[in-house]
Amino acid sequence: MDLLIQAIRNYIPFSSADEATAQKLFHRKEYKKGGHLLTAGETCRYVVFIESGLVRYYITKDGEDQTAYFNKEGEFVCDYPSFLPQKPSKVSIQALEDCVVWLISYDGLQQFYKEVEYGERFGRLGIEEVFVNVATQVASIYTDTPELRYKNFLHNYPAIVQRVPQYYIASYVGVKPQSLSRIRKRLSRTH
Amino acid sequence: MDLLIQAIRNYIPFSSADEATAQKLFHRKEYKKGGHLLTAGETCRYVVFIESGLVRYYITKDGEDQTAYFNKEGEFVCDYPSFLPQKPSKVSIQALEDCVVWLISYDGLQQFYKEVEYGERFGRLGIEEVFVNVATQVASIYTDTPELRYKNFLHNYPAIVQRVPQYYIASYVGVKPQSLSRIRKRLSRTH
DNA sequence: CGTTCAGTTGACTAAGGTCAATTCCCGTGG
DNA sequence: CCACGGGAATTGACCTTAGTCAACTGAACG
Repeated sequence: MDLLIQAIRNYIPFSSADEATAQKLFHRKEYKKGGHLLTAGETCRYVVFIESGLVRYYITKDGEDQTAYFNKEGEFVCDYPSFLPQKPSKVSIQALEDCVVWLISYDGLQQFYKEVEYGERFGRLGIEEVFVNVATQVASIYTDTPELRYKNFLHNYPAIVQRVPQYYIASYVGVKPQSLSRIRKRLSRTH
Repeated sequence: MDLLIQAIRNYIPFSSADEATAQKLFHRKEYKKGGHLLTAGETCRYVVFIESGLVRYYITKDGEDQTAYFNKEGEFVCDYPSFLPQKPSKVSIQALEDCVVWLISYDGLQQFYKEVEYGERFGRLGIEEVFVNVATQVASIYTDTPELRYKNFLHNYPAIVQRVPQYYIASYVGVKPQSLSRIRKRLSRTH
């Protein structure tokens, strides 16, 4: 739980009374590699803090996966479009490694907002940060070629590159595994 | 200002004292068609509520525009990735029609959060909503073909279709104007 | 009437998708 | 220790679709 408290303290002042509240509202859980934190069709009931491990957040369309994000230890993950209005999710979240996580339920989070002095601010700052990431993502998909997106991925997430199969990276970049393979070939030749 | 107050009341209880606070913190401004609310390179200093008119939010890359969103009367618009951390923006926001807007500055918004009872909640709910839109956008760009994106645009924003030139829609869909023209041709033939 | 600019159309190119075969890697079991 | 099996990654041949360059049409406006 230390890593979680520390993550919260990155955003707001957090007293020991607040810590007790967090102790009460967050629950520890483990997932095996390959297990699902959320399956499309379910309603996303928790915001998840990843203490250790790695997950991917993916959209299924016509029977195929599109991995939209990766999240690793020290980060929060959640399908907000399902969680916030508490309606069924269109996406899935899967553990790519064994994971230890801390869950807070929707109601628990509302309670957190009330009981923790800067709780509302935490909620706002947290979502603001996620938002900026997503907005950056949109800009990148719009304006960058797959090749550039792959190079940026290597540059921005060197830690993750080593930890996930290439076909997940391909879908993150927005191409088929075959095409990513060709892009890699082009890059290795030109440079 | 009525439309603004009404928009806020969609999110939170809003007393007449709060209305006075809003009166103090929001400033009216007008933009001519073609004018810029924000130019790439500037820091986005305001959250803008559109009382009337229509704007586009676009990214410039290699000298070309990519329109990522449209916003119309009754909606808020802002480049959060610039506004929240108060650093230079990579995007521009342009009036596509004459606009009447209400501005609130970064400091003004912090004050709003403090002085308005449910201010923090308003900030959180507001950004949550924008966030869900952007997340939907990401999913769509990842998984939908340009043709489907165009059909969805027609379906989701029938009001806007009539009000903007086709080449802005093309860039929103993610293709060149020539390609959108061909997509339209395909669609008119098949159906 | 001519200028301008959005929109369309044509010919050709480039790049990713598709289908299929092959190679590589790694772990398992004989 | 080696052979095998299975999934990941690569490669090849061909297809589809958007990009590019350029010409042309059409409507708006002075």
